[in-house]
Amino acid sequence: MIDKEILATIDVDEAVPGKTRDALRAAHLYYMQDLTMDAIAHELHTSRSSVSRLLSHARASGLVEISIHSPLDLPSRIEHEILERFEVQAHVIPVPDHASDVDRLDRVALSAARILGRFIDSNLTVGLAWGSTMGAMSRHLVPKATHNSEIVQLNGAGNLRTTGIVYASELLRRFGDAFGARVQQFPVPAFFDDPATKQAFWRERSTQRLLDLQGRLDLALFGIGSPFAEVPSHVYQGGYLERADYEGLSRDGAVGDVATVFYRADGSTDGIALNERATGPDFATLRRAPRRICVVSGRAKLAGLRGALAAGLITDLIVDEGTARALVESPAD
Amino acid sequence: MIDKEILATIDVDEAVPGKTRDALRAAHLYYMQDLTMDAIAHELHTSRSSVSRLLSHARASGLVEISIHSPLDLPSRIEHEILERFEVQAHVIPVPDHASDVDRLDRVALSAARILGRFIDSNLTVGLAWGSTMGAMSRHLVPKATHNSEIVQLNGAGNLRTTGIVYASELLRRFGDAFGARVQQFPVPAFFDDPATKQAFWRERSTQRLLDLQGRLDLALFGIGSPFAEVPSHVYQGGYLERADYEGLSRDGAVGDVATVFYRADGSTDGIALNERATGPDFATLRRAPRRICVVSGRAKLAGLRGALAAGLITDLIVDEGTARALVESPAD
DNA sequence: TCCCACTCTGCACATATGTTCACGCGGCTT
DNA sequence: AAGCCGCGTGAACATATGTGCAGAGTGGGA
Repeated sequence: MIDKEILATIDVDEAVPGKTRDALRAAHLYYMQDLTMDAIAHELHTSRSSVSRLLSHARASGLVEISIHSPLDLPSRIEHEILERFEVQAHVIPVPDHASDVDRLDRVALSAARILGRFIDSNLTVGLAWGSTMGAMSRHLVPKATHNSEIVQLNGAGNLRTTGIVYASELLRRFGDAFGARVQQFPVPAFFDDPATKQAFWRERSTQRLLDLQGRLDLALFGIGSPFAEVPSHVYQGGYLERADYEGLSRDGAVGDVATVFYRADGSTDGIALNERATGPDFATLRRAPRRICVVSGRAKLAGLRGALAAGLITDLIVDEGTARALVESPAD
Repeated sequence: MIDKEILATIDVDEAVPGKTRDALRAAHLYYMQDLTMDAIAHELHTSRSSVSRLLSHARASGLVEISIHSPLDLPSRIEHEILERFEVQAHVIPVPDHASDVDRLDRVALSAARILGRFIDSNLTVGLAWGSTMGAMSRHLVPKATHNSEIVQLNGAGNLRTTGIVYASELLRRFGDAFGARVQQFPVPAFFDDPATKQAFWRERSTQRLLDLQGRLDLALFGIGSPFAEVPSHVYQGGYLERADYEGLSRDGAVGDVATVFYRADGSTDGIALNERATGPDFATLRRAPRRICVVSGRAKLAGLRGALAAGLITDLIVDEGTARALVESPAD
């Protein structure tokens, strides 16, 4: 029995490289030598269909990397302006203005997932927020082999699974798989009902360990929550917050949240009652991460984005074109 | 009249970015967001055909870069073995064994041209040999913007233009255009008839200037000449060498040449008479370049390649699979 | 040992992409 | 002003690529 299992394991370990080798060779022939798939099929003694599939595999598994370089003398005006005004490196994703919010999110997430590979590397501790944006990204990650990296969940989440929102554990797993990283779950709700419970929980040693990791991030990755957006298709729908909570947020002047921590337009968080029950790291902690990537899509999140910029939470911004334009067209900082 | 010319120039300079911007956007949409060309055409308010052309342009002009990464745990056995035995970083190009020599050369040259971008950078002085291999490469270069680089011709060449061999000046120009580099021609024949003429020429100040540059290369790029190969479709066909020259080479034990300088199987060059009349740099000079890339295709060049390796001329080798295999299968160093 | 579940293959079809061609629009010359 | 390039366009066609499907092979479990 044990032998069988070992054999099976070996079998897989041997079989995969075989496929990978073929995929690699097919990729060379296709992308470097411009052969047609038909010709490659002939060289590999297989069918054209299989070559098509091999190439898909090669792309999906990161064997083939496609990158786009703007000529340095033509660096998108918008990205440049964002850098000037906010000291943030922007990646603007072209999306037509008439696209629906869902399309927009998907397209930004797809591009973001592909850009992400540039930031992830070995020996990194990566903090990951939980939300619809991260969920969408998780579906499109391009694998990249790293060693000794770790993905740390930044904020809690329930187990609901509404449209487009993925279990936190599933989300973590996808990121972990894609980068060969260990995964640190944070099994708490998004918001505690009672601040005292949170306090108590925070004193647990297992929680301490996680908080400690959160304090030593190399990279943080998060979206922006906008509680008052027209289409609040996120955490706020899941029944996490009640009418009274919204009213409280409104009264406190909150314009958005990062990993369940809310802030005002000027980036301040003090005195926002709900934060006492939130599970994400406070901003001082978050800002310790040297690189902090924010993915935003949709004008509805503009106010939230402005606040996060004011709070100095962001070092790299991935954003759709319309929102970027709106950001830059505002009167002043 | 002058005004018109200036206007025309400005016109071009303005027009090209417009196209480049579109190409860039199309590339984003296609390669990052996986839109179909049809959809892109719609977003760009143009026809699908034009999008197809824009994307071709984006690829050909280096806006889009496609690279292939072997998983680090699976680095082609052959490349690894070459690194072990010859201390040379190899790039093995897969080519089926039954391919004709012409195919093989083309495919190696195509791949080599695409790999070359990784080596070329700003502020480099690049030495370039002249021959059929370099000619084939010159047809497939992917542009890359650099500043303050310089391409220096390593060896002279006549003006003939046999099949597949390009004027030296044309070849230089293509490399120069592709990388935005200045070009230093070396207007001499491949071989002088009389060593004394060479000596005299070498004392000219203009020649001195060029030799000086050759002594300070950052990068050298060359193929291998094999005078006794079955298909000597190179310099040797152009009437540069006479029967007596071949006999002399044979007597002296030459197995190949790099930039018109001949060497024996052990890499030595001393006492090979023809070298007195050759125009390329001696090997001590060539070896001063910290990086020396050699492009080889075809088993016929195997002996020549071995000699060049023995002479320590090569730091990076781009070679077709069959030849690489033959190289490694030899009994010992 | 047999059978099920799984994966992989190649065929045939549906799409997507590349290329040819005829046309129309400036810009330049005469 | 007329006429002649040279370039860029989109329609139509020719190829190349992606995918659903049914069958073959394989390993694991009863």
